[in-house]
Amino acid sequence: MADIQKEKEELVEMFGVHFESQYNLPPLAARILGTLIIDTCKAGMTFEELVERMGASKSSVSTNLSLLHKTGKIVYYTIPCDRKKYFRPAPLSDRLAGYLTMIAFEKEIIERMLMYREKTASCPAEQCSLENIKAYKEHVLEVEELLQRTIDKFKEIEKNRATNYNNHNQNNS
Amino acid sequence: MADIQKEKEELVEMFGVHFESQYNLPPLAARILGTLIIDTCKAGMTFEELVERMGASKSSVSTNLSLLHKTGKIVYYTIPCDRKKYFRPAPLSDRLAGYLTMIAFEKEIIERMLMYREKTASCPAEQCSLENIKAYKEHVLEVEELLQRTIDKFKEIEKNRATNYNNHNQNNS
DNA sequence: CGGTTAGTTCGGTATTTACCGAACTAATAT
DNA sequence: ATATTAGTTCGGTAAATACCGAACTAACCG
Repeated sequence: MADIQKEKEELVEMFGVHFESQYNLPPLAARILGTLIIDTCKAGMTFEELVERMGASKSSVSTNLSLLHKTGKIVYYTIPCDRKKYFRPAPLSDRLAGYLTMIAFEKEIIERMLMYREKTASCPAEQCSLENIKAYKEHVLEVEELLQRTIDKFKEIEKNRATNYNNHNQNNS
Repeated sequence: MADIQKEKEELVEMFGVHFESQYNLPPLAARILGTLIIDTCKAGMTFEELVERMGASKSSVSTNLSLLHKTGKIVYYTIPCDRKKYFRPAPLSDRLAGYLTMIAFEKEIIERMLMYREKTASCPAEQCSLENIKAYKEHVLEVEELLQRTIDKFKEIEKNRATNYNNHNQNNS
């Protein structure tokens, strides 16, 4: 049983490291997100629970929860006549959507790169550079497509799940 | 003509912003990499050229070049009887390889997450969590496959190019 | 040998980041 | 109205990061 506890802690830490570099999150934010993902079962953790689990100050937890919320990584809902906020990870479809923004920026760079190369097509090495850019563009477009398909798939899953047992009024304002 | 210069600077800046967050590079390293990618035509820039172009100190440029080299983002070659190092971006296949490491780590997390969920499969919400993880795993595997295909494609392109005109002894030790 | 070129290493500083505690607000409870 | 709960905001601090200049090394030149 302490075994499972240990396993959980290690998972949170792995998530932490991963999210820090993947989403550029501060350490605490990354661990909070990890914790929420693993403890999703409890149908949302409260602020106070998180303060305790993280061993961090209320202010730090508050700040990092705001950040996670602002960037679409978590949501919270409230229960009438209960002032507490219950935090959960945002639906995977939303969390993945962040990557689309990044890809859009990458596409923008590629386009401008292509324009630039066409204007400066002088030395022969530029020719193979152009070839490279075009091949890379194709790759990015494929990734985008794949990602979009996955997001749609999750949206479908999430929609079904919501209609099956819609027990909470999901307030993600 | 000053027009093209401006375009180039903007591209370097876009690359800079992108690489900073994508690869967790310090600002200067990200701009150096951007500059090398855009000016590849010159078949490699020297240390001194980079110091000038970046408007940064020799020490900073040196440190950041080492970092880029250590992380496989750039290579350099030397010409016999010329002490200078000529820096270029690493082949795209190598630069992309970094993503594979990240994906491997993500797969590791997923596996441990699955094991953990199987051990703790108690509340019904966990069931859909399991479903989610499996669907996400599939996505990651697809991304990995796509990435691997692209890397192979670039390796092919690079191999052909090398045999076509192998004018430099590419020393990337 | 001394001098020059090409780059590295080291110690220090300015900036940014990550976090904290204390004071605060806003809602409910008595 | 006062007290309590739930969380936010603000000012400050400790640590990490990004960069710098000066001193250094290593290879070659005269």
